[in-house]
Amino acid sequence: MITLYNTMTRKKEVFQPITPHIVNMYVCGPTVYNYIHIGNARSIIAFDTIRRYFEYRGYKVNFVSNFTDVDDKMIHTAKKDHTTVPQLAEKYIKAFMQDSQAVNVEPATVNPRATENIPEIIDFIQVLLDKGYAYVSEGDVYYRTRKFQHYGELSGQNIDDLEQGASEHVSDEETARKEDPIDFALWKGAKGDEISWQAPWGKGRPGWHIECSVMATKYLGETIDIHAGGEDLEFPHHENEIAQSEAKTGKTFSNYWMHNGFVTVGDENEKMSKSLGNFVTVHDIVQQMDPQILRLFMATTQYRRPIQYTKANLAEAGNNLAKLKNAFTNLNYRFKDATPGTDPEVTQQVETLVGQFNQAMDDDFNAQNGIAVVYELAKVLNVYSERVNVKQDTLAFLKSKFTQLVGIFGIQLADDHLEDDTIKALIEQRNAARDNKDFQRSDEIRDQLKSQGIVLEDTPQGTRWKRI
RNA sequence: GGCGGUAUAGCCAAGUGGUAAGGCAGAGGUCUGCAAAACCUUCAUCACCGGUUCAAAUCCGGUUACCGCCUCCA
Repeated sequence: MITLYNTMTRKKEVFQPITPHIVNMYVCGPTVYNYIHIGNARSIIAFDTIRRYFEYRGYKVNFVSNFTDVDDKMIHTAKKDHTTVPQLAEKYIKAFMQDSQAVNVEPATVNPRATENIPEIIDFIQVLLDKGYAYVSEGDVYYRTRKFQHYGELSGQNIDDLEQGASEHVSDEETARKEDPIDFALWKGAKGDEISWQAPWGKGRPGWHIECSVMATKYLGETIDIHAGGEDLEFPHHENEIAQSEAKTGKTFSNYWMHNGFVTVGDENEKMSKSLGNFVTVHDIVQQMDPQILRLFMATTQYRRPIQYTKANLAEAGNNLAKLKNAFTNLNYRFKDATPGTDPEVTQQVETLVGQFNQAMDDDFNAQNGIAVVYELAKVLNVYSERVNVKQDTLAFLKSKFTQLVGIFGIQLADDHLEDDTIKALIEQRNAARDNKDFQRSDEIRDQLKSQGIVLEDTPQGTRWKRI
């Protein structure tokens, strides 16, 4: 039984899907005018981990995540870069896919784009106009926010308490076109020759919030199980999505709302964001380090908590990743001399740990407790790997469970086939030297290999080597 | 101003009434020719003040500090 924290009720609730064994979830994706940064990656990784856990627990997950490929920033950036909006979108969608792959994010079931759903968006807005929830003003279409009774329920906001312009991002000309400052754009009329589509009320493009309402309901139905995104989307984005969708369908838009915490940076623990300019892109970071370090770092913090992005914290994740890898390698080296059969007490030990893992993750995806169990399991692997006699079935069982659990956090442990004749020959030379107590020569060989990034380990089962 | 979040060891971080998980770093030890890896041992009374209780990091009241949202943002 999985429980999760529902932002709507501000409580942990037992997850009950609309259809048994199926999870329909929608995660708000990026506006593709730049490379994604670590903060975006956090959201992607958090919900990928959650998705993997659902799958591990036997659910089929329909995972929809959009690309916002037209909006003010897209238009502005395209102009600045002397390119077109579609070309800009193409470039960064491609980059998004590469970056996602680098941190081992499962592809979404569907990645719909705003520009590929314009007719649906127009139809959706038309319904809101027909129902009196929207109005046309100088080529724009706005949502009549006060008409929607439940506005503010998700974020706990009262319309009259909102301080207008507190975010310093409202434009005066736009406000002048609204009946009420709290109204938001469903459609923005085209200015000059900018990219636009023909709608019954004029040429223009969709507002930001409408696309998510349209695509979520189109691909997942009028009521979905989980709607997710960064906590900065809670207000107004998700609030507006609810207003639009529920005004249209008269049904609950999403049963559960999940929001991930931010990545913070610097001594001030300031939120990493594109507008503050304090971001590090995934595109850059994966060149500098093993992307799995970033993945482990993000995936093993509880998704609602903030993550402090520092070198030291990343280094710690690196050490932890090495620990997981070592345990896996140590285990793999024993298959050669294993004998048939099984050690039931080890199997039992593993089953107990798996039970603990499930219990931890069932509790609102408490990855921190989950990974603690995985470290316990790593210890079991290490201890077993040092036994004089090991059994084939137990090795295989340990390997499979370990792989499965780290896999939920998106960590893939390579089953390195370390076969290299040159290295093998050097190891033999070194062991010959050691037998002759010629330690100067043996250390020389070890140092030589080390300078090539190859580390030797002497064990009762012989000398092992690995790349670092 | 409104709404929300956070404060636990050098660092990261679990823990919603019963006497502080786990990890990193550090220290000591086992193993090793020496290493490496691994294993073992060791390392905190929980921002502050007051209250409730046999018992509080955990509940209540107050204080302080930091962070986020209030129609750009994951």
